[in-house]
Amino acid sequence: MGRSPCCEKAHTNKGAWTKEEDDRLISYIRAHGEGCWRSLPKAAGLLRCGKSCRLRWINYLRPDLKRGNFTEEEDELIIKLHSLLGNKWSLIAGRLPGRTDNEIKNYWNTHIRRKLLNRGIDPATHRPLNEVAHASQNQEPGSSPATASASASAPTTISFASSAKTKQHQQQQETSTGSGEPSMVVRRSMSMGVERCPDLNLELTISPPRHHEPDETGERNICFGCSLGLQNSKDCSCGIGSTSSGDNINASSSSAAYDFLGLKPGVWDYTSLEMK
DNA sequence: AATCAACCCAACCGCTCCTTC
DNA sequence: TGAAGGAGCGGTTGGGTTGAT
Repeated sequence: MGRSPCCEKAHTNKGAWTKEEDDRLISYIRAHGEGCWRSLPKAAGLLRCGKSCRLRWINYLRPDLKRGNFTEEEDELIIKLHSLLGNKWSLIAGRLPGRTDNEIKNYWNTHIRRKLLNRGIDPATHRPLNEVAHASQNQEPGSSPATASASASAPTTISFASSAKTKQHQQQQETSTGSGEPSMVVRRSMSMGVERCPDLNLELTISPPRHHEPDETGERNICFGCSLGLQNSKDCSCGIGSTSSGDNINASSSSAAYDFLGLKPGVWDYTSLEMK
């Protein structure tokens, strides 16, 4: 089909931004807000692509950006979030105030990857390197290592839980409906996740720990799918929404997944991963 | 002092997703 | 319902900086 370019490349500057360009962009956004990035450059008197302006603002000029080195706490948080979210840098950035997705992505590639490798952990799967090597040896012919590791790791599975760009739409949906129903976006994302990787057991790594043990009141806890209102989902593991729960991962294996991630049951509630 | 390699990070590119018409 | 446009995301690149030889 092809698309028209986002800007007229012949008349746009590229490369490093000058102080003057920065000042123009800052003063324009202060006066008018972010608005439409496509029309912003012209309105602001900048010979830049709208995308370039957006990136410059988001990654460098925004006043709420935190400057300086990452702290040890931020390091660990990034590692844990990456183990849950994969390369969803914008989602990870959403949990680190003042940090941008680009910044975190760069930091991951230059520091944390090495740090994990030094610890003997595969940065892609967050599993011990020797275990990853072993798994790739045992994989079925025809399946790629990436597929093999993805089937046991969260990065692929979590993608259905909240897509980066669904944040605002999700909020819009929820505020507009005002009901406890999951947003269309969430439902769509979930179904996509299942369709893309039908062999994935999505229950393995993303279910809140409290799902598996009945509480003292005898009240049944519900699975992640049901908590999202997907009572009839085939991924239901609590038995409320589906008739068969025996095929799903049991509590011990699920808690093992948490142990592997270094997450103490109850400490991490995935509902808290909702974007701010 | 010069050269080279490694590292860092801002910016670009191509793509997907969502909204609008 | 589908095409077009806009926004945003993730991967990659290229130039500047730093450290080693």
